[in-house]
Amino acid sequence: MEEVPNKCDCEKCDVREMFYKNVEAQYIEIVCNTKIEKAFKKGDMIIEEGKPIESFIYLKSGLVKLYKQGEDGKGQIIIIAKPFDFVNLLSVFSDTNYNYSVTALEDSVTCHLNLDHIKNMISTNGEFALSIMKKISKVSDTIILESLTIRKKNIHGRVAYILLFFADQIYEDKYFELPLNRREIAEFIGKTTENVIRTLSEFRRDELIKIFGKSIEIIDKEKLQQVSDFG
Amino acid sequence: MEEVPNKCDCEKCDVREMFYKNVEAQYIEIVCNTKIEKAFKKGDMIIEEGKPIESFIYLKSGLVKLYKQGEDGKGQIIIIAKPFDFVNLLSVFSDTNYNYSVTALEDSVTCHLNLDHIKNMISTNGEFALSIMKKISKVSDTIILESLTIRKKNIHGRVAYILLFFADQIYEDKYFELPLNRREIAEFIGKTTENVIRTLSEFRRDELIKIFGKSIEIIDKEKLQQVSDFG
DNA sequence: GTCATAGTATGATAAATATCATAATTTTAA
DNA sequence: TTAAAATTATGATATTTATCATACTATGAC
Repeated sequence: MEEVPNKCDCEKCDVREMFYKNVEAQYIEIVCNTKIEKAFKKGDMIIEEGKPIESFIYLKSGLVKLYKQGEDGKGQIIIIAKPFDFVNLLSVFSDTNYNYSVTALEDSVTCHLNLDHIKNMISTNGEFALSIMKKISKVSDTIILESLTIRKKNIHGRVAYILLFFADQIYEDKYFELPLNRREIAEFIGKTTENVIRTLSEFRRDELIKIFGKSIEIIDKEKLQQVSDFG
Repeated sequence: MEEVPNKCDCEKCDVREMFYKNVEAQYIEIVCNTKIEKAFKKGDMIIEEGKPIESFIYLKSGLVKLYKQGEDGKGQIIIIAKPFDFVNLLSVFSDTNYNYSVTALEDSVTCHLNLDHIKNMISTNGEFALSIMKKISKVSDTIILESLTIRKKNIHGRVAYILLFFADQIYEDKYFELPLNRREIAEFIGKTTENVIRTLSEFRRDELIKIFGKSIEIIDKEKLQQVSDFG
């Protein structure tokens, strides 16, 4: 992991957008001058459960997983976060310590903003407060509703759902490299590794997808969508 | 359902507490003068999925369920909310329409505050904004983590968990009247009605609980806790 | 390169859970 | 009050999923 102090000069930064719309220039400068970027390699741990929450973190590039690790060795993936998602929005305002961990699924860069500055901006700038709230609310909503959606499905539906999730929402391509291994997919959808593998093999046999190790190509998207919807 | 316009003079109101700590007196008066209380009978629908979000609602007394109703007739209960919980906190700041329904499990009274006033207070009062955010964040956290906790368990663990949830968190008594029928318990824990009934019967047979219709008495709390923890 | 390790794969079997059937009991509505 | 409907209950069976066993394959360390 590599630290790079930096100005807020990134192109296409959603967060900067949110600041510029709502926050006075002098505040932006304070936040940006104390901003720290951190680069992580695939597999690196970004946040460890139990550690204190010290900054407001968003993902600048890459892909990360939020998860809980059980004592029994079995993990549970809560969400996959993509660029400009807030990585610790879940408990940053309600807790002092993390109750989940975050690990990089791909080489990733995170932006760390001073939490006191952000809190200060919220308490002095109502419009900013409202837009942060909207974002928190949206993130929580998404997690909760997605979890209900997945829970309704059987294993075929769940695996199809995850494949379409990566194809449509993350990579926007019918051909993509899975950022999770089979065990992690299992931890995401709440089924066993063996059955995830089996289901992928069935999808291949039924010519819904092609599999080359971690690379997936979706061949019959309609049918895969049906399996996701009705499975 | 019965509407009662009312001043904010309720004893023990957590929300009033939050206001008094953070908001100037003239704002409190504006909010309180436009506050509406609504009384619902057990079984009444309080919020219907799809309808526009028009006020900021909290539960003054009673008990309600938040749930999604599937087209297949199978519902999913998201949470049970108790007095002073915010009933629509989930999407009140991120959406214009409800994506879940709310129904009274017991005779209930809700307090409806004008949403624009609340938003106005947030944007003009940073401390209030921060305390609302803290609350939202906490509620979401709880829902997400509770859902992960339940998902790890088998049906015995889940039923034990729900029984202890009512005994400890809602009624604070080893003897209580279940506010849900067996189908609703099933919708809460994501199992079938028959298996919930069967599991309750097993708990009775094993003398962990006594059952008199909807009334439950927890006899062996230690053992029930073990089933919840390790099941 | 080769050895160890993790990940992928598949089959056989066991266990958990869902589904279907049916009956008793309770609640609701006429 | 009584009939209809919903809920609770239990058994039998089918289906789904997990577990266990065993290879095969890819990957990283030396």
